[in-house]
Amino acid sequence: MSKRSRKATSYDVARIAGVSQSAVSRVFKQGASASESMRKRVLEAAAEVGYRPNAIARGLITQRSNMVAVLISRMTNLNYPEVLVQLTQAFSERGIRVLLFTIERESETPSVVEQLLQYQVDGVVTAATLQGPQLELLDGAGIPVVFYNRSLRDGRVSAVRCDQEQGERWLVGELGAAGHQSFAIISGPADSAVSVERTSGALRRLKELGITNVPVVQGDYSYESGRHGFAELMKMRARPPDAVIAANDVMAIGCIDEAREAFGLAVPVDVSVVGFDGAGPAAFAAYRLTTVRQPVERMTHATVQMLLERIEDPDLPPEERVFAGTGVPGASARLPSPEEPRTLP
Amino acid sequence: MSKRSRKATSYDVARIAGVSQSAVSRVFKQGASASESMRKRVLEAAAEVGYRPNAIARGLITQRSNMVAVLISRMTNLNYPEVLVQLTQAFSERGIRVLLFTIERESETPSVVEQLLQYQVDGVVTAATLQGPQLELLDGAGIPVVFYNRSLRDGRVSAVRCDQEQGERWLVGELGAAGHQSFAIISGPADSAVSVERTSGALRRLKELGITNVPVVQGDYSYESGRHGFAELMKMRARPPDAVIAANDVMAIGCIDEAREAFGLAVPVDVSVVGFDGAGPAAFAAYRLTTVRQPVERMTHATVQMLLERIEDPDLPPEERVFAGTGVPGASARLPSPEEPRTLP
DNA sequence: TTGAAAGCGCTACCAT
DNA sequence: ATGGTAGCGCTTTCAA
Repeated sequence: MSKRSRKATSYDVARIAGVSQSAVSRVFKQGASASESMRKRVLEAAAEVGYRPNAIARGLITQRSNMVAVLISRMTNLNYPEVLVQLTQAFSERGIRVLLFTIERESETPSVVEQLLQYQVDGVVTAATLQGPQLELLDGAGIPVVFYNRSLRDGRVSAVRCDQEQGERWLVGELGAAGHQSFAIISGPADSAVSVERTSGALRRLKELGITNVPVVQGDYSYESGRHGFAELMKMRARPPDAVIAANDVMAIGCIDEAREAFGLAVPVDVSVVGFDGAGPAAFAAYRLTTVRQPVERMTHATVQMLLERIEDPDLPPEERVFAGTGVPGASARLPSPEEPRTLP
Repeated sequence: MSKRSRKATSYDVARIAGVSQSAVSRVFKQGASASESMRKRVLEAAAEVGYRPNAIARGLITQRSNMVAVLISRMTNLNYPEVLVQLTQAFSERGIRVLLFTIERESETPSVVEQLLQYQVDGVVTAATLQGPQLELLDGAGIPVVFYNRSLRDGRVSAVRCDQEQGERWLVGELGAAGHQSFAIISGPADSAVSVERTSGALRRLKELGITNVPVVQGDYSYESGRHGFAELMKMRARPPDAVIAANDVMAIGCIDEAREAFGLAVPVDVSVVGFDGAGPAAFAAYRLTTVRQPVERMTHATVQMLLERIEDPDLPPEERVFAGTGVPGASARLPSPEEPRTLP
């Protein structure tokens, strides 16, 4: 008894229930008009043949796929599955499915956008960089886009992000107040918007404190690049810097390991190290990172809400929601006031 | 000049190019017959109006959505980003899109399956547990399923997995050879297939070595549960066990931290700790876990290939591909022979 | 409340 | 090689 038979359609159900096909459609729609008796017969017939509405066909006629695209790039300092899982769940609760796209090389972007356009997604969340032409394509198609943790200079597109600059300002401020004099930075990839903001935020605050001439070595968000970065810094100077500012937690951890293992330095006694993100490994006892935690849950919820609003009403103007991070004193840096984690002002 | 106008269809293109609609369709199909001159005119017209084939409509007629569902549960000890990103990329290279579903509570499973059925996915990869009824639903719909790192006892469904038992056998074997006498286990969640295999694999090997009466405390794959697990173990015995076997790396790390911080024990001098997974944090210098690395890349590629084969030919019998892990000696356990990582026999 | 009929945008088959 | 035509499975008027 092969079940390989074609899937049951609304016509099959209609025939069995002895009603019209449109009646079946109505029964499976939210607030449609259908008598109790008919609804019952239809549902029975449907159960009998294992009928289930075809979302693809529905999308064709309603012009709504109920799918959104989520774009991530590996270089995205995706602070973990967290973001992806939470986005997916939040969308799922609102009856929206997530189509996942990864962008490995910048050159793939156009084809990815092409793909999601072909799949008629209702909206896009991107944690990867999108260039002008691609944005215009989406805009032209009337597909709302929300940037996650990145924003366009001209604010012409909606975005949800953590205030990277503010976070770095807090870190640098605390380090400065604790008397650190010489600083160094391990940045993320040059094409990472997040890294650029963090790095420049730190540099700006340092400048305000009268500290310039801060060496910056580039990493790629990986543990190894954190280790390598610190080694590089040690080649540049006779003595280690008082403080190293890493563009994310994983590199901060690599940096600490290199300082300890390769150079026999104690953290934070000989050198302070700070990171950014505040998830997972930051709390490992061997590191207890001084860092800034992103409010991931609030951010993902805002993202979903913002996108859904714009799917409902495409004329809503772009909006940018910036979330403050939480300063985590940790124990990888000498700070003036060891306190509880606190929301940044 | 509002671009909010409806999207261009193949009819629009046909009109402009002065050809039939079916001609347009053919031009956008792989190996279809079309003269150079026509192809050129059509492509020009298409570019002019920004035409792009509607994948949804195509799916409706071809009965192929070119989408597969990927199911993950948060409790899945997925070496997450890795697996998900690699799966997505591998599918993407084959022209397949990934629809992502998360299963948080077991009770959500039926509705998730219902969803992916409605979306007419061509196949399913699941890293979450699927119960019998759901499997039958998928089977009845002719949708192939590949399990990732879990398998059904009766082998009636395709699966790709790492040989958890073999990995644990290696770990236990090495620990035994190095003279460890008393053991303890920190398992994962009871409903995690991976944890069950790892735990029972370790226990079996221990039994072979004549070691029974091994305390098992349950964790949830998290760092905190690793710490808590070790504390629990210390409550049960006067002395720490010679070796603790954690069901994953993150718990092993928590375990090490607790041993060091709360009990002043040295690892691996006072207590050996081993994990499983071999990704990311396992290599942090503060831990250098003795663990087993899963060949994630080979596994994800096998998964994609196996699923695609079954989408092409639904009559292919279920197949199970089991990959050997790589033993990573690390430095969190006293081993008889400190060597390079090596593929397990 | 219910049914008939007209598409949504595409592919596939059949003639030409 | 090209065009006409018939659907894929559904929602949505519009009458009855």
